[in-house]
Amino acid sequence: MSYKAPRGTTDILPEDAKKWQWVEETIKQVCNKFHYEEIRTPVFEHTEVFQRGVGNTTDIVQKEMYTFEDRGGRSITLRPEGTAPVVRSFVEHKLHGLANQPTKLYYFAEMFRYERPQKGRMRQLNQFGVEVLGSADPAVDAEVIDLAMTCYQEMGLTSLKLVINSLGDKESRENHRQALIAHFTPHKHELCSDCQTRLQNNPLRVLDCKQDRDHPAMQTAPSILDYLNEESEAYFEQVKDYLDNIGIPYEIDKNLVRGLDYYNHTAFEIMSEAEGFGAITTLAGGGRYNGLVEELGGPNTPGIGFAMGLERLLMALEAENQVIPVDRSLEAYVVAVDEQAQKEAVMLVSKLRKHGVQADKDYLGRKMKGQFKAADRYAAKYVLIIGENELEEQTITVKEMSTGEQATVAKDQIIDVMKEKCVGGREHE
RNA sequence: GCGGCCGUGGCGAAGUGGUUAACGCACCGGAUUGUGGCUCCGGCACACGUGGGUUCGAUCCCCACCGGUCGCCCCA
Repeated sequence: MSYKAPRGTTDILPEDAKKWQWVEETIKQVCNKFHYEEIRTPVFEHTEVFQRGVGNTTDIVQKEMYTFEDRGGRSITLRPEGTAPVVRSFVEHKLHGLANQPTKLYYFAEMFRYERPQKGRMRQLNQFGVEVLGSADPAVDAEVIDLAMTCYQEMGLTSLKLVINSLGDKESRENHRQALIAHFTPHKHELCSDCQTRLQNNPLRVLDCKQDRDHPAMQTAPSILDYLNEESEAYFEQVKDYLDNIGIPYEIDKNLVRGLDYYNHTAFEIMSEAEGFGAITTLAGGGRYNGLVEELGGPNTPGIGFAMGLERLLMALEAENQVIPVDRSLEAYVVAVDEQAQKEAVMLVSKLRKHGVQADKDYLGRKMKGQFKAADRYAAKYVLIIGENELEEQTITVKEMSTGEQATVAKDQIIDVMKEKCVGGREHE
């Protein structure tokens, strides 16, 4: 074996691709019900979109981006997340000027992050995400969370936990930031090296350090929730009220800060609590980002969104033993006995397909028995047999595989008969 | 970036410092000269991750690298 897919990437083979199709279909239906529209942005962007959008102090920008120079000397980055590109597109095309506001968007996109792969973490990963731009109504925060939870529920997941927090507005964050610096600075030399630099660049992120989790200063650290100003406090209360009203249970985690710089006010994560899920339990994460549109050159526009990892979603379905409905059957398999019959078979499958019947035949010169074995493996519902007798009498023998029953059909009626059995049957489902 | 475990045919999986490296599944064919799922028989298979080293000899021992996997950091 000479070539392999690069580290952290994987091929989705036909059997799994069917599961992906089902997941995407299910989610799209939810989006449609919530009245969100799809947006597609390029796989790569100017590096600066992420530096400015995601934030230079974040892990994503500092060590995870696939950045390269193109032949024109531009710095290009494979998108590591979806929000910054969508906002860039929103600004570039002045979607804020459209009549229908807020702008409610969703996307399916592959993301790229240079990390060491492990269970639930790939270098190329697939996310479904949602962004709502142009409304600062806390009801939108609840709607977006509702949408995410609905997707999971539609697919049958139950072992989920929704965790929310508020990061407050700019003023609240700044006050909290000062308090954090004042609180941790006396203990600076006791913290891990990462936290020592975090304390300077982004003290908020000291809070979710796993290494220093048990440090006494961590337990007594000032909580953002104690530094929310009146407005931020009220906003958070309203979000919680809306969640209560639409019946979505949640937990508050005052240490939930999220890794991206653009968040403010509502932050949330949805985690799997299924047994044997793996060490990484976050299925989806998101939050409000009221300053991001402006940061990327647009008008002052509030926004909120989330992204869910689709690989992790599939993992969660497996961990909860959710069976994904996948139809592997084939409607019609044409068996032909000899060379002349094979010519007839080629014409027959073509005609069947044009009339809406799913059809296939042998292409490996297998004997009759082998062709039947193949039909069986494909879970064919019907086998259409073209043998010497049939050729002579201008008929086709139709065998129903589940019962073994056979019937002889005149050649010029076979299409009608099969349409009735297959196409008609589908419409009645 | 750091650490644990792992690397034999398409898949699964034995095995040994020394002749042709088991076996199972899958696949193809035959028993059944036009009919599947069972059984029996036969066949097929580009396999010891790569490169060094130890050795008379290495799939096996040592080292490095690559890859996989799980975990740490962080995140979807």
